[in-house]
Amino acid sequence: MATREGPRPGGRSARVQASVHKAVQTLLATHERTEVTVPLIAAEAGVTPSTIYRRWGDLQELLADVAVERLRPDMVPVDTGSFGSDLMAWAEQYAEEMSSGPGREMIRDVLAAQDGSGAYQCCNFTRQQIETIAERAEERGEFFPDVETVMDGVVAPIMYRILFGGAPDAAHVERLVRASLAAKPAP
Amino acid sequence: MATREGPRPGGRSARVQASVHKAVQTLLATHERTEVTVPLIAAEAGVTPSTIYRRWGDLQELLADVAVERLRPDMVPVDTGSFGSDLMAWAEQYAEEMSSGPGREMIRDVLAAQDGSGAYQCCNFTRQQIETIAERAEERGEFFPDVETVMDGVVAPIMYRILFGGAPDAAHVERLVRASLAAKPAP
DNA sequence: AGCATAAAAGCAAATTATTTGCTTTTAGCG
DNA sequence: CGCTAAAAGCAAATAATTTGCTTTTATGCT
Repeated sequence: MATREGPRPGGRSARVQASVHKAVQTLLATHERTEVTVPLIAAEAGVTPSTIYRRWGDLQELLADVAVERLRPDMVPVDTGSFGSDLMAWAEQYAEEMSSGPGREMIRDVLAAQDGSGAYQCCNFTRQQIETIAERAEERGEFFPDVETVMDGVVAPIMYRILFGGAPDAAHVERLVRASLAAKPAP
Repeated sequence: MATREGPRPGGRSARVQASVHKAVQTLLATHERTEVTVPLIAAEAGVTPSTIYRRWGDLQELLADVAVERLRPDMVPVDTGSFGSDLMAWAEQYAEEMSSGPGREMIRDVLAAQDGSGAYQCCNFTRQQIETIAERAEERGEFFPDVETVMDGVVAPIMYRILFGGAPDAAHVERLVRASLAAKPAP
């Protein structure tokens, strides 16, 4: 009896996943959201709809899966010399990317899925970025606020406003960053 | 030519809306989420599916519409004598309600809808609750932080953690409230 | 009050999406 | 080099959604 655990890289399973993901991205870029259906994605990817339904369950799970991949950071936060300016630069870029049309749609897709693991992953992507900035600060011997303080003080307000109200402006982001820098080192 | 603007209270339109909303709530309480379909809601409400599709567009918009109604606060925040304890009591209840299974589902429904107005409304419900607490503080002659400071410092972190990670615990909420109370009166 | 009108609901056929049972392909294993 | 289990294809069956047309109904006007 041959027992396996997960799909191996390069196998058929991985190829289907790749072509479906690519098809979704292509279609999202060229069509209205409501026009992007499972049968359309299947045709674009060269697979049958039942393959998609069996692997992902429904359109929302697939969209969430694709969105998580696209939200994965592809760069290390820039090193500007200090925790404060690193965080400021990162937060400005984060706010801008997430406020954009595509950014908002990806967040929506992730949150709309039944499976909450995508949202958790995205949160961790962000946390890791901040941890990177924090580790550099530590190496420099700087004082810097706790990562969770930054999540609460900078990330959460940016995301809350993108999701529930108008996008935060640059001045607002700046204020959030400054306030979290002022947090006491050890509460 | 008879010209009208919107549906009048008590008209047929309002009755259909009421029975559909009620049907959705009944079904959400008794069925798995994926089992709640437009045809099922229509049958429960005693209307035809096409009525629902024409009025709401799709299931998600309808669920969002119902969720917004359910998220509308039905009580004024309790008056405990000071801004700090009012806010603490309110935040604890808010975190608990929103972290619950039904609370999380309602938020998800609101955010998943294409029409972003539901999220905006929910944000305003919350803002109004905090404004009520702030107005009472003003009448007492207390100092208190700006409402937007509370939105950023208390509401946003609670909501962010509910949406993206584990629900915040009571100690965390308490810390958030204390921190926002310490904010300087005029930045 | 009674008629005219526009908005909304019902109905049913057409279309589209989803599910499912069964067959075929494929990658990895001995 | 065949065996096996997982995944994909195929196609029929089911379910959801859309749509054109008819009917109902609340309201404004005379």
